Amino acid sequence: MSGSIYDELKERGFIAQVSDEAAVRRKLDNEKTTFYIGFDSTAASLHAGSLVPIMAMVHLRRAGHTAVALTGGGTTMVGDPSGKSEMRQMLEEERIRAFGTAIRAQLDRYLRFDQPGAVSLDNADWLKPLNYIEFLRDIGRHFSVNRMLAAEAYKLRLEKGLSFIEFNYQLLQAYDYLMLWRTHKCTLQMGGDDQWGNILAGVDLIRRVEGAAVEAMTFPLLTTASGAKMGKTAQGAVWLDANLFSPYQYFQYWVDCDDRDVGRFLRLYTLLPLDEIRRLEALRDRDINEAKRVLAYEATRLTHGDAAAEEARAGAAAAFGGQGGKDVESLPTTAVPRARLEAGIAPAELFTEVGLTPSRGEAKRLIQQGGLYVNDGRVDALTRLVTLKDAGPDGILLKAGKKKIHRVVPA
RNA sequence: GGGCAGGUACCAAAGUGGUUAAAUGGGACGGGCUGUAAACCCGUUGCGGAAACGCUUCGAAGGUUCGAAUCCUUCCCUGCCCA
Repeated sequence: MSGSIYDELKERGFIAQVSDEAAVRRKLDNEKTTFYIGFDSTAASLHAGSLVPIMAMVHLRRAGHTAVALTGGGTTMVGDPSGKSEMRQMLEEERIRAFGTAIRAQLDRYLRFDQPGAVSLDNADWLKPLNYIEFLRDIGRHFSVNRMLAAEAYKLRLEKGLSFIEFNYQLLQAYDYLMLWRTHKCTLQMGGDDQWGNILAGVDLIRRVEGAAVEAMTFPLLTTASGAKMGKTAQGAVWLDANLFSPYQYFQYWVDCDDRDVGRFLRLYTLLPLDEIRRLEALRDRDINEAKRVLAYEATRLTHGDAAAEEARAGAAAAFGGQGGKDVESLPTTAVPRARLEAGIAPAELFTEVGLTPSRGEAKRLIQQGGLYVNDGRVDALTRLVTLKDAGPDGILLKAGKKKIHRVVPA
């Protein structure tokens, strides 16, 4: 490697826009820099869409820079309208605080705030005590409404409606940057490309108020090759919290990615050396599944740890690799009372109970379409009861479609 | 505050008293083909029921009617124009 962290980030696909490429390159390659990324406190967990900023922090931290992870206890009270088609629902302060705590705990797994080089802050600490009049006079006067209205990020909202509270968001985010510059000598803010306007507002503000030059960098907003937003599935978000989205599901999310995305994802979501990635992404046809498994394993390891990644990999092998032997232990499992199995359980009931189907109606529909399986045998009738006889040494394997699998053991 | 236009299922969007669980498109899901891929083809897409059928749904609450997503009243919300 060239040894340039900037080039590495660039080659891995982390960089969408930079305020001043030469300045940022110099800063990151030659100086110890403190940089920050903000995370909204809008949910109890981050999802895969936040992985790019997280990974960027991990890379820069490893290169010796100091990462400030800022949770938005204050800004989330206001809500960012950038690029959004409508106003987000207002959250209660208490929930925002709880979300922030959960998110900080999640970030801690990647950043280890107890070690040097990573700091966790919440902007509620300085935004909430603000005095309105003072804020308007000190900060508000530096913002041109004309220019804000011209911004691309608000275009949509100028047609569908933009409330005053949201219009203030940019000022608050700019103020965050100013505060971090003052208190932590933070000179680089990063964020999703939809944050470009907000970040530049901060750069501008610091120049006007402090006469200092600070920088901005954004990450590309990723969509999968088929156009879906990164980290979203039809069922919902790909949460980083194991209770909301299990390591097994998480592993499968990565394995299921489009062929065209494998190289890009390996670069962004794993710490594997670029040489290794080039080898993996060169694989073709069925061999590319090998690259997908590596991607899934590495990504799962970063988010859920080595043990969970091993288990998820073993579970996947059991589900898709023919007879998996002991590995079926790793599959999602539900215990069902022996007596109920002796009596026999209607498949629609059982599949719904273990969560493979959302309702009995849906389960019946799938049966009629040949989409439910018991021990790899297709359920051909609604009346085909699942009984104790179906249980082998590993219990009973239920499948909905080819990919969703669940194990039932008698208890 | 005044005028106008709207709020329908995951999304978009028809429907303006019964034949509407609600057209159509997208998405999603299942099957086929494959490589746990893409593309393509077929099918499904409120809940319960083996079925007959029943139940819940069209911003909210009331009302008219044998019968309401459709008519009336009040309320909530959104956009545009005027102030």
